[in-house]
Amino acid sequence: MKTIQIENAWRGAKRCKNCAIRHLVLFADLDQADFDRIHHPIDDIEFEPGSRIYRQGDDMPFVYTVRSGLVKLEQSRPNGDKRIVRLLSQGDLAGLENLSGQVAEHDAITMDHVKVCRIPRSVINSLQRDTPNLHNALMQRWQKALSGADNWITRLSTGNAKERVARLLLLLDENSTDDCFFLPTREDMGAMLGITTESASKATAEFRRQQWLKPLSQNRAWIDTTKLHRQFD
Amino acid sequence: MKTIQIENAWRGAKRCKNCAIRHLVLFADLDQADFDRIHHPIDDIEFEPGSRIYRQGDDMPFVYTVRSGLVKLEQSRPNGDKRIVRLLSQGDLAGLENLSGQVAEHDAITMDHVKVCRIPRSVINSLQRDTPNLHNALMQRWQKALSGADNWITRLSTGNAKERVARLLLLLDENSTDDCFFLPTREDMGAMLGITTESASKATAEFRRQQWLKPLSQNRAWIDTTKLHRQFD
DNA sequence: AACTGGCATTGAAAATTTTCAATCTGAAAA
DNA sequence: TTTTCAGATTGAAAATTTTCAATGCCAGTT
Repeated sequence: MKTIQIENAWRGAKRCKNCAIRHLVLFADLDQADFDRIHHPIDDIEFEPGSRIYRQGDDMPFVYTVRSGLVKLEQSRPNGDKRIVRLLSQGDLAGLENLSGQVAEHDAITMDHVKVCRIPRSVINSLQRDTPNLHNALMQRWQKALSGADNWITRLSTGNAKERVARLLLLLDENSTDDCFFLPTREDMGAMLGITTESASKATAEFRRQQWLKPLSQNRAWIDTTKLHRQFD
Repeated sequence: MKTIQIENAWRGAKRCKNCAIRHLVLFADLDQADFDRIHHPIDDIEFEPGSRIYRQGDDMPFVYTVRSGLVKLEQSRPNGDKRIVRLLSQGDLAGLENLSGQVAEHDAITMDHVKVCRIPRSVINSLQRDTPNLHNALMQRWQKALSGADNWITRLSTGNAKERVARLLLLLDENSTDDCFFLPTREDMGAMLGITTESASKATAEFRRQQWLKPLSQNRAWIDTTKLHRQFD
């Protein structure tokens, strides 16, 4: 895990104003005066694939904005196996529950190379008092997280294995800015869809044989959205 | 559908202060001055079982506090079948998405006799400016909804049919104040668990034969939580 | 170039779930 | 009380999924 923290440069969040994805992040609507109120460091952190950003049960005084890459939120069942309940990508907020004082409800684990901004809870809380825009932004995030969760249930946990895999691929494709997208391991697919690794593999292999899915280099892939849609949605 | 709206009596939300479940609802921490700021009617509405409170796609300027009864939130798939993504009970807020200006993402349908308070969005918005406590209350609701959704995925959409039914019964039991709880139709169980009506029925019948589940009068039932837990959790 | 380790894929049998058609049951209506 | 009917249950065959064991396939090292 690489941690890039140049505290002086960041003190007061001076560079948030120039953030390349500012329009996507929580602080999109803050003005100069708001930024001047930030007196705690906002760290820019990079993670390698498979790193854990935080752990279920942790009491973390931070939320994280995903700047790039894919993050999975997974919960462990008492019997030990894991279910992935959501994926976060650019602009999403991880650790929302920390804002209302709860401990983390998931393990947050990076799927590929990930950059995040780590924002202290105190920054949010103090800004909250004075900037109504932040409230709206936060509400949007909650709302987005919630509708993501509902979607997960209706689209990814419903129907037979092939349908689920197809909808997952379509979802990954939609959320990609690129024309290709990150293809998870079969194990992760299974954990997202509530099916076994092998079932995920069988469906994936079948799609590849049908030429509806073309794996490219390095965990990336392309799909024929029209054909997949026609078959499974 | 019965609508009880005595607008004079309610104008200004005078009675919210004396609400029997005030400690559970959004307005728990408001003070006299806050209540005086409410200038739109908050209606008290009762629904019979199977009523639709609002419909997916509706643009509703309201949120609803559930005062009693059970409400299901369901989403339709393009192919027409429905998946229940969440249950709401006493103290929960329905239609949260309306607050951030989205149209309703679900059908909200009552499962038994339900009482709700219908709160205009404008009330929330205007209070929001002046009462930080409302913010916290709202954040708690978002958080609760979200963790409910995650739970739904890990507990109710994972494992085989019997496990899922068992966990649903345990969940219904936990959320009941009573020592018995509302037992949904097998069709609704199926829609919650992502299994067929018949599979839900087979599991339910099996549990009854094992004496782990005892249906009482009128859609209500009792379970042996210890035994169900031991078998399935 | 050969080796290695981690995934992915495949196949076949076992287990589970769905499908579909028949009953069964209990509560409300006549 | 009898009728009626929607929902619940059941059974058996078909379909799907899991399980488990065996290869296959790279990408990165020796």
